[in-house]
Amino acid sequence: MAYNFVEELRWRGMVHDIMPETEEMMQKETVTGYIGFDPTADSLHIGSLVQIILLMHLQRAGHRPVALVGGATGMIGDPSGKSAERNLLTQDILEKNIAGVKSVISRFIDFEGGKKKSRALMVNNYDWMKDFGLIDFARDIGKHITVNYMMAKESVKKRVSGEGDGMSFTEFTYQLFQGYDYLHLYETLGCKLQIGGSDQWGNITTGTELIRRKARGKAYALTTPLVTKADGTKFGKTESGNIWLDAHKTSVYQFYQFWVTSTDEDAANWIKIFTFLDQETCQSLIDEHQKDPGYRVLQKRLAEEVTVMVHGREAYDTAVEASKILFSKKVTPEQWGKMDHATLLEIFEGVPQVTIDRSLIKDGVDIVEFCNEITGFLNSNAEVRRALKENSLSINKNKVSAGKMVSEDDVIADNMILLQRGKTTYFLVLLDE
RNA sequence: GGGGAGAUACUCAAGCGGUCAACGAGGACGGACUGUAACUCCGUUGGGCAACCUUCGCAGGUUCGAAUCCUGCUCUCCCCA
Repeated sequence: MAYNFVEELRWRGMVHDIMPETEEMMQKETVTGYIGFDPTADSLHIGSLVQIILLMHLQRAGHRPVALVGGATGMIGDPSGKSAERNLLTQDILEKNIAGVKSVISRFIDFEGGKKKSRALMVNNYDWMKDFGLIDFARDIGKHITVNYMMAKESVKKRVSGEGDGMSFTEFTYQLFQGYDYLHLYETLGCKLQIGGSDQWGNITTGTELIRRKARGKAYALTTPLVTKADGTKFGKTESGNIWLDAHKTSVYQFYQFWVTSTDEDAANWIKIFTFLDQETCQSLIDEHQKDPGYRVLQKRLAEEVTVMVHGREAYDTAVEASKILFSKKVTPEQWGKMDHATLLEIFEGVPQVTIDRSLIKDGVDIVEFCNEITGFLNSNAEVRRALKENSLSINKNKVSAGKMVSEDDVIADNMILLQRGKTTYFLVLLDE
């Protein structure tokens, strides 16, 4: 083995629950392990990045990773961690989502080349579920698991006993479907390990139980803790929504910003989870950061590692460049004019922006109208006035006050006006002839 | 099937005929502080410059005047069978 997979995850704080003997088994042999991805959206967000990284670790440790896309299970809806019945996705949406999820995963894991033994596989459980009839399923699978066993699962117990709307038969059955996936992969690929988030433990153990009873085999399980934030809020969400792994949904600039603005505490945890830096490197970064927290080595390195991994070095450089221009006190907007205009545009690609007609500001226009009606930067006149009262509005990094008229004088670098609310909310206005 | 309770802004939650755009808390945003942190402190949080307009489950009604009273509807919860 290239390295001890379990040990590696352990120091990174990525092991929540693990079945006995898993580590020993993985030290002895090349293991095929799988992780399931729910096609609940047409792309994956950084929550799923943890699972992708696990597959990468698996491969690096010399094992064989299998990425399972839940084409079939996605039609049912996993009740784990949900307090209410889920809505079913339509066939078209599901298909679109599956394609999206697949393409994201394949950006990170090489399914083609690689050494034979650890070559990754991508499967879709719809392929083996679609022709599985109800009668056969009931006889071959249902017979091996008791309802009592299924009822004991946390995800079921919560919904059956407590308040809420109860649970449909459909969702109740979910664990059997996922359990069967595991059995199927065990039988066809010799898959002996399933990894997932901590909320998946129940579903995974239904699988190992099924394998034990039906195939008289032994299969293993490992779950990772939920990635948390120090302030207790949900990881991966910002005011503007999820952070996606797709540049069309979350620009590289915003992606980079997400990581670079993480708190000290979060960054120290996340650098272990989201990068492949070794233990000494992580520790020395943490130490270095503590010596001079103001420099934020930790956040910068974390943002670099993750952004480069997800979007590539070039896109990362651009995002850093944009951040430098926007946040560095050394670079004033007046200097932008000296920069190459096309480069400037490229740098600001990920910054929220709008293009307006140049004639609109020819005669000068009140700041209130400019920020609301003309550019849509803020949502109402009242909000602009509020911002003015709070002294939080800036044009080209200079605070403005009520009564300000926006005109040609405010244009920098030929056709740009940089609006700003507070310290971190930027908005770029481009003028069109 | 019978009986009871309730639906208020992003969330929780007051209000029960005028002084209510609606107490309070959380969140969010902003300011000071800083490191594009954390903590703390302060401010803002329907729209309109304003008169004023829209908002308290939905639709009507009573009243000079309703989130507050009446009628119907929809939905939710609890108890008994």
